[in-house]
Amino acid sequence: MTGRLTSRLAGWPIDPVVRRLRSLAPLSDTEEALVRGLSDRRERYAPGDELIAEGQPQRRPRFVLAGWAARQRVLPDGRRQIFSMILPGDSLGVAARNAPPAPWTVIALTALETVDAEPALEAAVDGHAPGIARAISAAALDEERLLLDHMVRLGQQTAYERVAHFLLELQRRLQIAGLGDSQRFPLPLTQEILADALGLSIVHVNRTLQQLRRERLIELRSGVAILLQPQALGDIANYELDSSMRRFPAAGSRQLASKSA
Amino acid sequence: MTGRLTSRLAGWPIDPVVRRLRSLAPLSDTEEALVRGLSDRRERYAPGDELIAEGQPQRRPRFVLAGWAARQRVLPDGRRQIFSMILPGDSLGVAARNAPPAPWTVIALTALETVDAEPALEAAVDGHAPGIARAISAAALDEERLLLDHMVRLGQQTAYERVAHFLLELQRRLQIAGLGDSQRFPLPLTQEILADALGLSIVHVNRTLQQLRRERLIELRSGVAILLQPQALGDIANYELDSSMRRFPAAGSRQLASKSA
DNA sequence: CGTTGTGTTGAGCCGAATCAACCCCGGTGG
DNA sequence: CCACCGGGGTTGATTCGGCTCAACACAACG
Repeated sequence: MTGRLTSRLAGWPIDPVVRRLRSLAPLSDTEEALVRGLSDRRERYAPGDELIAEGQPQRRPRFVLAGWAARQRVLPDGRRQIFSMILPGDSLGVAARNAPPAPWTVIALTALETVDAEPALEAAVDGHAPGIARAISAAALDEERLLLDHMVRLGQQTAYERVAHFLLELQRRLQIAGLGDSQRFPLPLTQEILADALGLSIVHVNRTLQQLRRERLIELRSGVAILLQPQALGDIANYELDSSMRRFPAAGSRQLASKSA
Repeated sequence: MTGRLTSRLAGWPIDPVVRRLRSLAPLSDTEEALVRGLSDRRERYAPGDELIAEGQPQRRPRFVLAGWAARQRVLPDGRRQIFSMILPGDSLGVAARNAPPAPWTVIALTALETVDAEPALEAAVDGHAPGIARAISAAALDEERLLLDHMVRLGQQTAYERVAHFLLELQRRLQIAGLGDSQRFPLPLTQEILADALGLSIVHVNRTLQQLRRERLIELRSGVAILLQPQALGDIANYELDSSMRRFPAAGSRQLASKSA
């Protein structure tokens, strides 16, 4: 129901960015046009490429148009912790205005495409685009909230809870970006990536996913995840579902359990 | 060697704040005087008091003069994760300028005293106090770094590593604030608090501390912690020691092992 | 058609949680 | 003065969630 006219040709690749910003703060038409007009310094990365290297000075701010990345740190002995997933629509290095070298690395998990965000940021700080300014600062708060959520997962939750919680978070974020719906979304992650994000071993991630599948809570096939019972997953993981999701899937959760799509 | 004249009567209680800010960015004399002049809206809290309640709108920014607090979240079933320790010299609710309700709680761990930081913040945003502005923004980055460090502890490190790493972090932060030296610092935390911060059970925290004591790496007595071998702890925990600490304690680490103070 | 990366499965082990006492100490009130 | 109490710390016994090691299946790819 939002952005009906702008959806087709206007600028498909930028769409996740617009959707994300609009979920954080209302944008005026000119602000939206400004964002849609971004196309400078487009960059492509392959899986494994480093977008921001630990200890390196930051580069200019960018928006992710497509593909997934991860913010992470690797210990001397090879262990790594993934701090957060960076999805289409997310910004990168926006706080970089001051920016000493970052104590973390950003690495592309899939093929990835970004665009320079500088023009939009500039308009925001100049006061020409207050909506964008509000969205950017809301994005920073949102990012911190996600970080704290992740910390709760790592510190307090069981493997079963962690995986459920993480999948619910990805579903919500991707739906906002316009990828996937209230149940289905792309999940281009290996179990190794999941393991390093969730602080588990690969083997245990595998077994936990299987348990969730056995119990008909999720389905995973070729890079697509389906949350068969979001309500049940939310209960398991203490995840607060959107009001929009609390109604429908909950009512039909019993029937949905068996075969689907 | 810093702030020799100002140390005694000028404003003892504010000293940790000045030291912290100066560790983040140089302050001019007038800026330092501005901070030292803060004394409005002093507030006192008892252990267990909530300074910021989850879901509540933020209050005005403050500096912690004395005492410890923790940023945390509590799950419906009672599990809690402590995200970070808030020490003398730290600021509270500075990002609150925008501020939707916080997705976390700040709770006093000890008797605590704070002061209104608004006058300093105001001067910073007005451009009258660029040093303070730099320090505040550096503080935000520092806070994020600590958060990520904590996430690595929770996701990747063993109990033994976690405790060692955490103690080293506290030592460094407290030394900056002017509390404690390169080995000794106040540690007014129960093992339950440590457990909730480190994602461990109370019993296991107890056993891990005992192991560190048995191995003559630390001493704990009546609220005071002593790092007998910072270098060895740093090696255990992959903690990057200050250059200042890498020399002395390392050279004498063998002798220091036995009796001390 | 081997090779490599990813997923799957079983066996066994281990780090950390749980359960349950018990100690010590500083109140506190009879 | 002492009995009582509660919070924090300590210890042992036991359980269990998750890890390690190892093998194998499968698909994509050069």
